[in-house]
Amino acid sequence: MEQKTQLSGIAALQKAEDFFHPGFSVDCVVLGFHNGNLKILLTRYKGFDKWRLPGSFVFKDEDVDAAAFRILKERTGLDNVFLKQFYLFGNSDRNRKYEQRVSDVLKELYQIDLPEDHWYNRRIMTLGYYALVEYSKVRLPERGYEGEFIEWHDLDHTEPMYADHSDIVKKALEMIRLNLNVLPLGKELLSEKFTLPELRVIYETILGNSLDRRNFQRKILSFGYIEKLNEQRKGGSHKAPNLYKFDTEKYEKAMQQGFD
Amino acid sequence: MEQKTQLSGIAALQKAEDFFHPGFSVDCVVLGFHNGNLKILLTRYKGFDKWRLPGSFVFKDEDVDAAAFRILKERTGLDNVFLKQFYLFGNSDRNRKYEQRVSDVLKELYQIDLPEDHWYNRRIMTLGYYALVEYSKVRLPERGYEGEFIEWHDLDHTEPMYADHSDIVKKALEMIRLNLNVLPLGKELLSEKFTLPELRVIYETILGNSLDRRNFQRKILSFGYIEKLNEQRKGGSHKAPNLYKFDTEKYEKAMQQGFD
DNA sequence: CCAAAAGTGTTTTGACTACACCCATGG
DNA sequence: CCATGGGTGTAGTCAAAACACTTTTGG
Repeated sequence: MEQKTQLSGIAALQKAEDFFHPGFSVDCVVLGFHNGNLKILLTRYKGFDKWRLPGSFVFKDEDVDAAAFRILKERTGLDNVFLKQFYLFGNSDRNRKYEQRVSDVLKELYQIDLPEDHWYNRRIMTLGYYALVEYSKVRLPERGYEGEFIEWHDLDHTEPMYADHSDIVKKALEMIRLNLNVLPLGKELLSEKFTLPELRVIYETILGNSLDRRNFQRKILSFGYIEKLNEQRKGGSHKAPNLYKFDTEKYEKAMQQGFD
Repeated sequence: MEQKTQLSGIAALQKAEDFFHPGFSVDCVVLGFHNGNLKILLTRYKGFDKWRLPGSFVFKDEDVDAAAFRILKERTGLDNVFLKQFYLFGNSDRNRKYEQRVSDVLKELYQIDLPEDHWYNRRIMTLGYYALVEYSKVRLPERGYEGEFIEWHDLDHTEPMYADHSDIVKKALEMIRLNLNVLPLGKELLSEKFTLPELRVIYETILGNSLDRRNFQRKILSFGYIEKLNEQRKGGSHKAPNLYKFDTEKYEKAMQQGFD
């Protein structure tokens, strides 16, 4: 573990053969919710033009899941993030179509010379994870992380990303949509206390259509794992909405029993 | 492509560095249906005790999906099989806990010496695919394939398999269950003409419980992509059941429009 | 007082469930 | 003629969809 921490970033990139599982990486689609919008966490590496998903190679003795947790920890400071692998992107042309090769950038910026046939220059498979995080708890590294600039972006802001990362985001949202009724969106994306309209906006954003306010409330409450509090959120020029909190225990019971 | 075909099997295993994407393999959970039972296609390699999933390393210039199709083609003779990736098994102890190492068997049987730090001896990640095939169309290689013995096994026959392959099967069934209403079971597992009771048994086997005959028929027909024929299947000592066929066009339309 | 957005209840519709009776076939 | 298993119909229940009115708050 010591070793890993010390050798993250550029230092580790030079020692690929010694430390990384070759030809493989992990990329994370990290979603947060702020001001009524879904946000995605993107990074830009020094020397690269485009934004990309936060990702990493995987250490030889590291579980793939652990790599994903490490990526999140390094960029957001958060532990125990909600993470799910959703797809392996493994086409043989995955790297051939990249505009900028890792080895070229390493050479230009750090005078690191890698042989042409190094696995950095061949197809690298990447396993996509999606993560749901509480926006307000995220502490982005002020000056970026190891030569990365890190920012939240609007999810619907469609600036083209590095390589096939836009496709990865698209696939992530598809997979999230498929599993919507099994995901604890309320728990992961919102702070402890939240209103049902806030929760509804999340579902609406992900589904891409609006939901009937009354039917949504009835349905989500019928699941039984969202608990009404005796508090309201003041502030809008309208009736103060009730606050609710997510009951993790009841959620887990519900999941274990019947989902269909 | 020439090269690949010539270098499958043992010949290719010796030249791992030249031909394979390192540290990565594909394993297939191949399901068929015969005599009212779900069957799974298993292989046993020369020199290994236990049955395992048909799998392969992936050639450096080969799409991961293509590798899965190749595995199926080599073992069953079938093209265009229904295949879906479902999970990447990538824990760092994946190979450490294996009873028999690839390199040991290579040495024993073929006097092939591999260095201790070769990636064969390190963690190898494997991407699981599930495949649905028509049992009657499968032609198993008579003497096995490249030193493998290949057989159909009963799915519920729980003989322990090589390494974590039993876990892979378990996960495959979970994922199939989750996507039951989106999978064309009738099309892939049964021959062109089939009866609804046959189809129902498949669903029952996968779900692990029995379904009401009448409700099942009403529901499956309400989807609109299973067409009734003017034929019966004679043979049982009971009323001859109607034959049906799968309408691929209508199925695809239904999938594109609304699944929820 | 007004606009904006939240809270709540009712009716209708359609799907899933449970159940019963009749029909064809082989032995 | 009988056991076996297939075909079809119906009433009851429950969840989802559509919809209207009242309440609170800030400006």
